Amino acid sequence: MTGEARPRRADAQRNRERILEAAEVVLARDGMSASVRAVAQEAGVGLGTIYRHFPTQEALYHAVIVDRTRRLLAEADRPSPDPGTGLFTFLGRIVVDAAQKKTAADLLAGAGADPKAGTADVSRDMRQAIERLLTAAQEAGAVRPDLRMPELLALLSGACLAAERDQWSDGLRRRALDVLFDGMRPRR
Amino acid sequence: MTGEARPRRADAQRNRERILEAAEVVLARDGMSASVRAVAQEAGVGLGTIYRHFPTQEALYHAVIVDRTRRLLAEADRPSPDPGTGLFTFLGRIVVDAAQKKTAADLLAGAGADPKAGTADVSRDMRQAIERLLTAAQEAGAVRPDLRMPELLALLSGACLAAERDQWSDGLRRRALDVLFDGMRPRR
DNA sequence: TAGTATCAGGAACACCTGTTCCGCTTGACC
DNA sequence: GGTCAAGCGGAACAGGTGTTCCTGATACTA
Repeated sequence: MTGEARPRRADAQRNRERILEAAEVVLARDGMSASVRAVAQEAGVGLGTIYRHFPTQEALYHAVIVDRTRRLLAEADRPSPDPGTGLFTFLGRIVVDAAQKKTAADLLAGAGADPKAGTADVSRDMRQAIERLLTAAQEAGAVRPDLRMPELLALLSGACLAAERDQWSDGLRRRALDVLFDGMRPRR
Repeated sequence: MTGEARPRRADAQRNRERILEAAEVVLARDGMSASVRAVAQEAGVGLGTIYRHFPTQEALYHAVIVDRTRRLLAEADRPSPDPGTGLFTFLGRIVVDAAQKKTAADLLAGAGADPKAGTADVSRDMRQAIERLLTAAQEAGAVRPDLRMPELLALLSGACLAAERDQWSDGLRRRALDVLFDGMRPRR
């Protein structure tokens, strides 16, 4: 849509990055209800500075989420021994991310993305990546063929929400996902 | 702890019930972030009236949750064809409740209850009811023997949170829980 | 019916939030 | 070094929240 923005002053560019880093820290601590003031303090910056770089709180937080999601999406294409573990490894990785930073769950919300959200693009990319892995795993016979995206996303975002809220330990996550993924495998 | 309170004036008792009913409606609509003012308006009552009956917002909402949970717990003892469906029917009932009213998920939070919460009692009762059904189902061979309470509660509260946030349809809930419960069954 | 403790209503208070605005500072260019 | 748009900080604003408090109404009792 918009081409490359005009070059910014050096200090402005530096501040923009500091704000994004601070927002990531604060979001991981306080979740999506984190306040703009908390971000400003963490970044050591005034409120006006934040609003110079991001028109609104939502825009700032969306920018952070988009950043994180792009990093996560890069892992979807990593080679794996077989399509089954490819899918389950990636799903597990998403839940880990949700527990650490408290932003992942919102990407999977609902059947379709809300049109107004600034995360629609990465949200779609994320769903497409999952769908690709799901199809491959099903074709390999590693996942039951009647499992569709809606229920997969529903269960996945549930796991993300719970892991985020209750801060699942590594062991708990392993045991819970073991059960969940087992339900996704074909009946024998 | 406290014995029966002294008798209240008739209008006061009536108002207390109206407030509880209104709070249940508002909580189902707005979730745990509902405002006291919204409850007052729904009940057709002043703010002071609410604070006369409940010392704090948290106390009021806890009272509502305790009410709902007691009703839910009554269903745990309903007879069922076999221990397996007994467990799964009750778990499904909890998720339905979470989607309708937006309060159920908090009951299952964390491994143990927070000591300060006013819902500690029903929260414990709920966990005990689930544990009883789980043990019975495992003894009947309907549920894998290595499934423990922490991961069951973790997965259940995840389903509640997602059903609550994304308003799962009946069909989606059926398909999602079908997968989840299948993972809880013994490997064949 | 009169008296009184109980109760209701809602303005007021204190605090938090996102956002705007404006005087001051500073980096970039000639 | 001088100029000035770009950028910065934070007070101020508007709106929301939970809670308190005080005036006036009301249900019970004698």
